[in-house]
Amino acid sequence: MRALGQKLGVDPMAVYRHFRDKEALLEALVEAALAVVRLPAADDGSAAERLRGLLVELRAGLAAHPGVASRVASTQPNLGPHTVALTGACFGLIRELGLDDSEATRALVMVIRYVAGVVVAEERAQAGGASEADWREQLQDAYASVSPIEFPQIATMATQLGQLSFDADFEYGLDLILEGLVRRGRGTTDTAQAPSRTAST
Amino acid sequence: MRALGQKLGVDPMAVYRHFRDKEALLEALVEAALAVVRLPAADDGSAAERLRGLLVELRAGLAAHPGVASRVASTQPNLGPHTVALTGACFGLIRELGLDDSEATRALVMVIRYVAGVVVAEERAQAGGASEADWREQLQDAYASVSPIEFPQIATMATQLGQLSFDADFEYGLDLILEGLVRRGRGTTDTAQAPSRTAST
DNA sequence: ACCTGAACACCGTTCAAGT
DNA sequence: ACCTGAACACCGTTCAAGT
Repeated sequence: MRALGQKLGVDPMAVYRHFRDKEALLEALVEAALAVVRLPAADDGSAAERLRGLLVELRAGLAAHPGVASRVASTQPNLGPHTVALTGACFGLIRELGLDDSEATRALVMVIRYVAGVVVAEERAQAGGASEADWREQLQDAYASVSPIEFPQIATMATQLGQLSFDADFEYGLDLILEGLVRRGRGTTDTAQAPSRTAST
Repeated sequence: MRALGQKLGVDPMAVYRHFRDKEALLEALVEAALAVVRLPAADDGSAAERLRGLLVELRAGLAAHPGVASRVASTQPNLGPHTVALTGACFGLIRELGLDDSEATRALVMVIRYVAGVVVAEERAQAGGASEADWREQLQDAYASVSPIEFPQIATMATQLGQLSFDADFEYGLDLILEGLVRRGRGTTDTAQAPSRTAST
């Protein structure tokens, strides 16, 4: 608040004339972050490709505004116009994959949580002004110093951590999830699913 | 700190005799959270089943200690014994699915981020002492009040939000991811993959 | 040498005093 | 009526003063 006031060159209390709370301010920031996400046009490829593009942009938008990602992850009940437009578009694309209303809703929540969760993790890794390279180096050193006799898996991982990158890691998981959604959508296109009641042990 | 001191009935500053920082204290809390996660025995079913059980327990452990999840999500370079044991076991199980060292490392990061990210989202949804039911009700009201003519997808979702639950949502995503990992593991068992160099547009 | 608690530098927010 | 800034209740942390 004080920092924001100084940055704007105004009295810190002037902020309270526009926002009731710090909470209200951050809710508005969510809208600002989502505003930059470009919704895909109908001719941007298959539904899966359009969904992928949307989520890649969502991650970039969230990363640009620290603190916003965790709010989006919990699907806060503050539905500004951009939130509504993005959520609707995302749901529509998942429906296009062939999932019914019920599963598409669950899939949407999952996908948003994954994207936002990754951004939260990336932000935490860079806490205190550390760069992505700093974080990876620290992690690699820590893994390399674990006893390879006691924990051979850790030693193996230490040799592989160099390949990690925020971008590649995110896209690996994103593609895994999208493949799963596509596969689930295929069999069930306009077919009413009988509720399979599996006995829980 | 002050609250912790009062809870323990000691001077708040006494904490600094055991931990250098609040940061150091929370790092120790990570270990405490992971300590309760039971590592699966070899006869607990298939590798996929054991991995699933481990991750279900991981979520429960993280949820029991608010604030710990985001640290685990970013795979902090503070490798206490429980962190090492759990990471090693998890990596071993993913390797058992048939993924090579390189992909298993990426898959491990992804899976941890998903589980921890979900917990972060759940914590945020319950911010300010709200229950899961409170959060869902708020969300449902917000969705139901959006114009169904302008945004039909939102209206459809509003009718489906009642089925959401932290547990079911988590397990839906978890199973989707595990299925993807199993499928990727099958084809590549002890087969060296040629690096497919796809031209980026 | 060890422990205590006053004190410091922050933070979000309130509210009375200025114009 | 509007805006300013002093003041309040917090927070993590330091550090000098006690034993």
